[in-house]
Amino acid sequence: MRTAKSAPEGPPAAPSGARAARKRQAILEAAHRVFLREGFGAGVDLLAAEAGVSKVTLYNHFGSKENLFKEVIGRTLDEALGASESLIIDRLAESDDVRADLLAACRSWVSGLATPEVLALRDVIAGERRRFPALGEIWQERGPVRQHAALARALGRLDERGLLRIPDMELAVLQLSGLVLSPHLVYGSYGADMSASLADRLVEGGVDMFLARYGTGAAVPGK
Amino acid sequence: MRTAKSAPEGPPAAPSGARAARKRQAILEAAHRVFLREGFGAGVDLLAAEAGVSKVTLYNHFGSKENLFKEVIGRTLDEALGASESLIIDRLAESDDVRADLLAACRSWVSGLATPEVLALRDVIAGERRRFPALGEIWQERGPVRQHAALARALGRLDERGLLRIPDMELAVLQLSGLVLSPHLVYGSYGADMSASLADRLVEGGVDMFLARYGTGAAVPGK
DNA sequence: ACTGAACCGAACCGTATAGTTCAGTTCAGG
DNA sequence: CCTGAACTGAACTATACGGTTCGGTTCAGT
Repeated sequence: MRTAKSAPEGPPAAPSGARAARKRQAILEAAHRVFLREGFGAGVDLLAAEAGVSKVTLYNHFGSKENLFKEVIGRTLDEALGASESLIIDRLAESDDVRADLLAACRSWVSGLATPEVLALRDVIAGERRRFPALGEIWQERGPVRQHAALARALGRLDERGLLRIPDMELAVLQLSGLVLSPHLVYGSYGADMSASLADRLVEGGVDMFLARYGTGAAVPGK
Repeated sequence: MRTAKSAPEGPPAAPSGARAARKRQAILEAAHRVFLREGFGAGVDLLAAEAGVSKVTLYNHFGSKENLFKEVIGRTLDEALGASESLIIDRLAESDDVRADLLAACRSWVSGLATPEVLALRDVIAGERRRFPALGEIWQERGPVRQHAALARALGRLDERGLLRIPDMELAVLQLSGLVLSPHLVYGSYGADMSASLADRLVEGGVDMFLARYGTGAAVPGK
């Protein structure tokens, strides 16, 4: 009898064990695919079928469709931002060739986020924000906020080292993001994707514009 | 008997007359409010109630919820973009003080689009794009595409007149948009709105960055 | 003042979906 | 190898929504 004991059963505890771990993983992978393909409107029956799992099992593990979606958001963002986050941004901070490393960081940043999958997920979340505010909060926290913090840290370090001069860091971060990334987010939301050529011109042109404004003479070694 | 005559009744013709015009207007105004507040998920019953109109009347006028929403999108964008479109952009083309007029154009542009209502509508459309692609197309066509065309025309004219030098117009338009407008669209999608101070720094900083890159000596008269 | 278009409201239809229940089956750890 | 936790599938509840139908009422143009 499971409903015994006493009252306070908050989260009824997800199943444990080897089999449960496999099922859980299968559900998460299927949900990743299905949510990206169909949006949050995808039915729970479909999610369960795609995972090769019964609906009951799905509910035993995640409790609700919303919870499952939250997990998927977190995983997707970690995957999309992991590369540029620690790898590139931290390397940028101690760079000796700011232009080259800033270009690399921005390329990685854009290629991680400006994919049809991530853009579609972003739109789904934006559209569902009114009904499920928690989704938007998770996205914001594990996405833009984290990324901007990392970028601000790296740029601040470059300022300290005299390679850049940035009087208004909040503004500078938004500007860099606006120059190299935002066009993808804003104009990729309507299905019309961007040519690779234009994407590249955005990164190069944006970085040059950024350095023309905030660079010091010391920013490029060979020049 | 209305279903008589012969076959080809495509759009069954909206009601006409004085009363019908009033009702139609009431429906559009209510739908504007409700869709902005509740998103496309708002029930037709609610829309009709808010308009002080029966559901049947609503369907007689617009045929479907989707059609009604399309009308609302068009009206909202015309209202949001009308000011900056013809008024400012055309004035910018023949400007003698590019910095001042570009600042004015951008301020008008941002203040028209970066309102909670327009941002919310944008999110709703983005989220519903999978189910109703026509909504996204209307938004894109009557919004960004039109606006970018006007901006490109004005900047092209300034190039002709020797006040700017813009080798890649497509890139330049995206950059200006990215600098002054995109941060609102991208980071306003999560409820966290932007301080007036930051919005102003974005416009001023963005225009200066833009002119530093594309301006010629002739761009500012007094200098 | 009359006539028909336009309107009302309430019931109705069909469909879709989140989440639950349950009786019976599979699996894994002790 | 055996016991109970975890899983299955299918039926079930409850709800919500888009759109239609219908009998009866209001209004506006002639």
